[in-house]
Amino acid sequence: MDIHKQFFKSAFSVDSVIFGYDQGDLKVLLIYRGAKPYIGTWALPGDLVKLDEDLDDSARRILFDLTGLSNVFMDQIHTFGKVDRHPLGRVITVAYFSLVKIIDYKLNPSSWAKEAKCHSIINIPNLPFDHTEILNYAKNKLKERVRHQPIGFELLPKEFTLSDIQNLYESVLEINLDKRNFRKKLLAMSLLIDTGYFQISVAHRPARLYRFDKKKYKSLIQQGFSFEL
Amino acid sequence: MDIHKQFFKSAFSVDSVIFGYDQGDLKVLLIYRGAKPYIGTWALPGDLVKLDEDLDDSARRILFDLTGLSNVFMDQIHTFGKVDRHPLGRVITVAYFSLVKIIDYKLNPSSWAKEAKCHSIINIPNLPFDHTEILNYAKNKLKERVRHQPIGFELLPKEFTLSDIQNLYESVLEINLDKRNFRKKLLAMSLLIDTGYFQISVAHRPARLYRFDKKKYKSLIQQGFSFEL
DNA sequence: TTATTTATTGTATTTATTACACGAATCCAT
DNA sequence: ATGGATTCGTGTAATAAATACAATAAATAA
Repeated sequence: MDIHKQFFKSAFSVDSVIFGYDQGDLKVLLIYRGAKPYIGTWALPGDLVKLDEDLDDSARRILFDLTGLSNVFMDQIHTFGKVDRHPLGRVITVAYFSLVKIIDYKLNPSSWAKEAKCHSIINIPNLPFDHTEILNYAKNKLKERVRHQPIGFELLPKEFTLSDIQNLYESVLEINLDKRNFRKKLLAMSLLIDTGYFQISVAHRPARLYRFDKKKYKSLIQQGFSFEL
Repeated sequence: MDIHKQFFKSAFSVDSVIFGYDQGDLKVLLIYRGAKPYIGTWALPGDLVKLDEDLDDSARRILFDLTGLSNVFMDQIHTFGKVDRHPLGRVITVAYFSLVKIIDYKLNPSSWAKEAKCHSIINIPNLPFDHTEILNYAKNKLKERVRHQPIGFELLPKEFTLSDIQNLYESVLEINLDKRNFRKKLLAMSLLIDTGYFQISVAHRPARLYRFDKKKYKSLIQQGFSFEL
């Protein structure tokens, strides 16, 4: 039998779990669906992959259309392929997650997204398709990754305080960390650059501002260093 | 435009990286392709996913057809989706890896696999499609996983010696480990059951045989334990 | 009987993790 | 100007984990 008739009848999509962080809260970007199926519900942003489009490009396109951002941390998480996961036909979806500096972007709804909004991770509505499963998967992946790779910094502005990064870790991991020990361990890696500047206009002693040293991280990695927090 | 005409023209496949371990060597199962394209080359076993078949079921089917094994450790690794990766059309492939006890199976070639054979990981021929990339990805994944999950035991027979498991770790991680420290750490987790038996007919002091305690591992996990070697 | 091979075991040293509290710097309200 | 509220920044002692390291034991082969 012609394999084209037999097999080439399916589609694939990309769904993106776009994490942000603001005011001590981990957030996820959801869109309000303006297209069938599940029109009129909050869902993960995603789209069908075009036939002449690389998978990763598709993920970048979705993020860019929605946020105007490129050059953002993005990684594939998992592929979901139950037969009945999509009502319109056989569609497997490849889930990606992205980490964006929330401060950086203005949301830009598109054809399939009537509205786009950041939702606090602790208060997510019911999601269509298998998006709840995908989101949970992404949350767990984030928890694992954040401990072994310096991706937490992707969620913070370029300059941040030690308390910022600690709070972020506490939100993501859902645990409390000891301030002095956290700082000791983090600073011991020598991956932070002291900018010499401080917070301004805060109603308390202002904190020192740091930057993450990406170059140094890359060079350390090549020497066999492994990030661990 | 009708989305079916526009998008539902692609196929997906599963490719399996089936690892085994024998005589101190990490092995990968390759098949000699009996079907187009790339007929007559060694490749990773894989097949197109049927339209009414869940993705994971497809991976299990491929493994079962080839080895007669089910209930084997298997996990999804990554999805590869470059536009031109398959010469016959748009096919993205979801890569899985499996760990099998090499001693357990008799290979059973099938329609698309004229011949199936274990190849030592250090001596792999050139592979078609993007299979070399997939295999490298799988090797790295295995290295990571083996340190954080007790999956190494899946590659050994039910009863094994401490040297067996140490040699396995050394092969997979491509490093040398200190015998006393490795044992101390491993035994400290209390995840091994001493069978009371010993190797027989070996031309040296026979080693004690152990079994991995799966039940205990599961219960420890629920108490927040995390495996680390 | 001896040679060969691999198994088994412990200790001292170094390194990493944990637990824990108070003075300093800023803004705000009075 | 003073006092209150808030967050920042710091060090040490105790405990736990990782490392480095070598001699004796049990089996077979010659």
